[in-house]
Amino acid sequence: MSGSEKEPEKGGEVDVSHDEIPSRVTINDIARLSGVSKKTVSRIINKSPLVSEVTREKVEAIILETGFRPDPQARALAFRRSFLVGMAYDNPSPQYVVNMQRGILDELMHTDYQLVLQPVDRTQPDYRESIQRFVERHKPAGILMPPSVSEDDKLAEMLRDANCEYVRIASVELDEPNRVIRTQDSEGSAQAARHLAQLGHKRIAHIHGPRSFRSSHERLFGFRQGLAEFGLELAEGMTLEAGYTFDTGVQAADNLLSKTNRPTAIFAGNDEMAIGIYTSARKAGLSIPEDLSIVGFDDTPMASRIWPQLTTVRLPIREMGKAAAKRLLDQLSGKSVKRTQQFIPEIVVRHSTARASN
Amino acid sequence: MSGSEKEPEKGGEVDVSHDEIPSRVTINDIARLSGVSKKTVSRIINKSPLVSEVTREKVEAIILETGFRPDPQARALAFRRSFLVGMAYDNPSPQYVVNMQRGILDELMHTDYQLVLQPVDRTQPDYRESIQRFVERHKPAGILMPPSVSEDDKLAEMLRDANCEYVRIASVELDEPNRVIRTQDSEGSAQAARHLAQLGHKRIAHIHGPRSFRSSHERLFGFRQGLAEFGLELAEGMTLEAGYTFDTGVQAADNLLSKTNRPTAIFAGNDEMAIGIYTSARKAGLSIPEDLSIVGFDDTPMASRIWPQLTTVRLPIREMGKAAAKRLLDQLSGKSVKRTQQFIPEIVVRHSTARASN
DNA sequence: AATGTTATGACACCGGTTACCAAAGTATTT
DNA sequence: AAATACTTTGGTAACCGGTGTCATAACATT
Repeated sequence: MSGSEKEPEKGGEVDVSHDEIPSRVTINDIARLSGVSKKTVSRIINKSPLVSEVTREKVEAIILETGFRPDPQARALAFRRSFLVGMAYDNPSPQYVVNMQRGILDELMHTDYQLVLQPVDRTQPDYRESIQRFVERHKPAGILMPPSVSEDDKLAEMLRDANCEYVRIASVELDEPNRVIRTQDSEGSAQAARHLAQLGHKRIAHIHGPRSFRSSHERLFGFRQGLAEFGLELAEGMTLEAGYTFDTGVQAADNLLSKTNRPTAIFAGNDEMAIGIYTSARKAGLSIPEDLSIVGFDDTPMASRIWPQLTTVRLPIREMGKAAAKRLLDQLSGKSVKRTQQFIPEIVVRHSTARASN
Repeated sequence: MSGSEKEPEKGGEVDVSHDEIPSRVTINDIARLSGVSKKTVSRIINKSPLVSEVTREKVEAIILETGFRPDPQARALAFRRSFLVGMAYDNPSPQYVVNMQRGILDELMHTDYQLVLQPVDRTQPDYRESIQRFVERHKPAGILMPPSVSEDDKLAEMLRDANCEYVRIASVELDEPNRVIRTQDSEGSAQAARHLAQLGHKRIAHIHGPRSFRSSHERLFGFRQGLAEFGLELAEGMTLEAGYTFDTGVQAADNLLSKTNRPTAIFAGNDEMAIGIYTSARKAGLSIPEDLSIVGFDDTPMASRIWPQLTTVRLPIREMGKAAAKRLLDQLSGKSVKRTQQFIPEIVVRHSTARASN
């Protein structure tokens, strides 16, 4: 098959070398073995249409045979863009972080991209610089940002300026819908509200996260809306801010439960704080769910391990990570998707909620 | 200050170009600006001793001034070795994974190395291939392996063959002490045993992890040793295997607690299973710690959030991650450390253990 | 003067890509 | 039919930003 194409001197070389597949195959080997220039091989690797069908098939056969895979480092150098995907995160929940990583890796697994971790500390004023350095030095293919990093518009702007692709995973509306994967946290919170309302609760409280997290507002907003559907509202003093942590959850609950007209149900902005309410209730001698109903948000593993099992709102974190990575890959390959992809949370009813006793 | 060093023709160039620092500085710019060859700059970057003091200082000043940082991709290509550090893991605990990542990043943060994630599934027979592919294609500077991946001797051998540096984090003894960061799980378990013995418990049980995990044996062994110091032992039927998970922990505990001569204290091989015992005890109407003392292993966040707070054995996971990364960096820079670095776990006494009632 | 040691540079190379050009095939014009 | 223009295909050289090898210059030592 290749005999007819041989040239006087080159032909000999091709034949001789056909059997010697080097241990580490390079584009030059492929070019030599298939009798074309490395540029042509390059075109085939990059799916350029400027190659004839015949040539393509011949070369692809040899690539398959030798198991050739282009060197990512060399491509990165020539492309001025690496095959790294950065994940910039500051979420303190290991559960969230790991699931997000898993989702992203589900998608990246069978590509040439590698996931590299870029944890940041948003409390530090110059935290964006660490990401900027990473972008400048490593020229990643893109950056994935879960909350609350995703809520930083300035960071997004910086990445745009640096000409770096990115996808934001957020629970709030952001501009650039094409670069956003979103959860409808307000809808999840509304479900929590409806659940409690249907159980007959009237004195309902909410412990939300820090005001600096936009998700805090979103969840509060949705909860209020859900209550409103039943003609209920959060009374004066029934809305407290805490820090999305166990300890601050305990404190806030202590506060609520010591009131003369204490709530019969509390919705916490996340599971960590909800678990904190358990501890506070125990101290106050209240039993769950008889005296106090509790609803969390996140559905962490702890929710189903604690007793009584926590009613909470589940976020499909892993799926979101996968979707975000997919979106990034689509953007990189030019497929532009216009709309924000939405994920709807769902309430998981367990045993921390019951009919209001009074 | 640089005027005296100018050369007839070159001087002009140097001066003209001294003010125009390109946005992206390369080794060529540094060479041009400082009037030496790029090779000399390269020597300085790589801390070669073959450079005169004068030249070094002159060039280093310019590097500082321009903020030059060599391109990792280009170096990787020339070195035939990238600046990626892989973490190959299969540990199901998010807590463990995230803390290990944090520790590793603590050390890597201020270097040029990036952490890339390589989750594997050890239940798949060809799981080593995914790591092999990664090593072949990306030529990482090294691989970090927490348990249980670290316990795979064949994988270590494969990496040695591939000439890839690595560090194993393990709870058991391994050959190649210089490539191992170790925890003395047996000592932690012994502490758990002593604690229970000192509280007067006699009928003590142990739920250990899967036999395929070497840590399971190590913890069982240490626990037995600790008991032996007090003339105690694990009676027939008081040692059960479970899967290191919550559900299997519940099952094993159900089994133990339904015995006519049920134990008054149980030591679980990890916190997950220990929390499972809580659920089982609740079902059996036993209160903790009055009727049943429980000790866990790992000190996950859940341990201090559950009620009553779990007495458990703490592993300095983050520190170990940091130490492992440091060890890897040392190896890469030729500093060879001979001995295995040991971390001693420590019991954290909380409220799930009390004096034996009978 | 011969020799050894230290400092430096020239040049090829790592494994790909882009820019540019050449040749061949095909269509269109004169 | 010849000339011109355009499209398809493939090659060459330069380049991405560093490193290795080897030669050579400068200096110190015998």
